Amino acid sequence: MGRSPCCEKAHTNKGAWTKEEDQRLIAYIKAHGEGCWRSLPKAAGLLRCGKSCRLRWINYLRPDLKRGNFTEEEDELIIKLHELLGNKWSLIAGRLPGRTDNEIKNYWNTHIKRKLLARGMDPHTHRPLNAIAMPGQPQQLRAAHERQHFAAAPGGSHHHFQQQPQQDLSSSAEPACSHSSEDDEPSGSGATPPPPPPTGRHLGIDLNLSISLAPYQAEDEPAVKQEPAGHNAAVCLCLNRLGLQGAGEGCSCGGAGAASSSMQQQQASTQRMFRFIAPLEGGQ
DNA sequence: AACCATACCAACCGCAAATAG
DNA sequence: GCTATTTGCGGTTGGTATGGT
Repeated sequence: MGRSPCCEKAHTNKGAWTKEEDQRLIAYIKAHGEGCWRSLPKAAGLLRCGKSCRLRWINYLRPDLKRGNFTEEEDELIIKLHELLGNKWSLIAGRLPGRTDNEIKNYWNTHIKRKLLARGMDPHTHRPLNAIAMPGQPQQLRAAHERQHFAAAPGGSHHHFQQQPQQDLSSSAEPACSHSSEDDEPSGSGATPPPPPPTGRHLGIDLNLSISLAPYQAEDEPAVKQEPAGHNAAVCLCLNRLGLQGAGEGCSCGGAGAASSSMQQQQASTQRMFRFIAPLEGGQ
């Protein structure tokens, strides 16, 4: 299908944004809110294409951006999320409040990749570099273990695993093709086939996975104190149907998904959701 | 001080999904 | 149901900063 260019390239600025442009964009969005990026530049008096404005706002100007160095907890969460989701930067960013997909992507490529390599882990597969397809590796076992939890009927195990009742389990049609993350490995010869992605498709339920730092509280502990992330931090795995990106809806984990769009919230109301909370190993 | 290599990150590009008409 | 348009995402690039020689 033919596509018109996103903007009149001849009449748009490119490259770094000036302070004045930033101010114009901020002022416009403050006054009118986000949306309709296509017409925003003209309305705001900017010689930029809408795409560029959107990117600038999302990645740099948004008031809720955290900026600054990533914490150790964030590092570990990103690694965990990447292991489970692959290069789904927007999904990963959705679980890290104040971080953008672009930021996380850059951080992954510049820091975490190296960090994993230093640990002897393949940053793509999250498997040990020197033991390709060794089925007994702890990391792999752990991942497989987690995936089994997703596949298992809810309610089992020592973890919190809550099932929230809801209607409409049958409406989601299965896409013909599976997702094509570059992390997907062909079932290599001699190697143990990689476990299926944690989408729950084999259950007949099209599941999506989201994950976030959440204050973890053991079942018997009083619900009072919240340790800083890292000690009692837990991973909240909110399994939900594809299309529901922000797991904060319907989940009290308080992750960034709570700030998701109204559309997603609407979806949440009609989608099955499980909660899975498990303490991170080693205090991660 | 000058040069080079590397690291970092903002921004761009192209594609695909979602939405509108 | 089809086509056009808009939005969002992931990969990549290019400019700047920093460190080493």
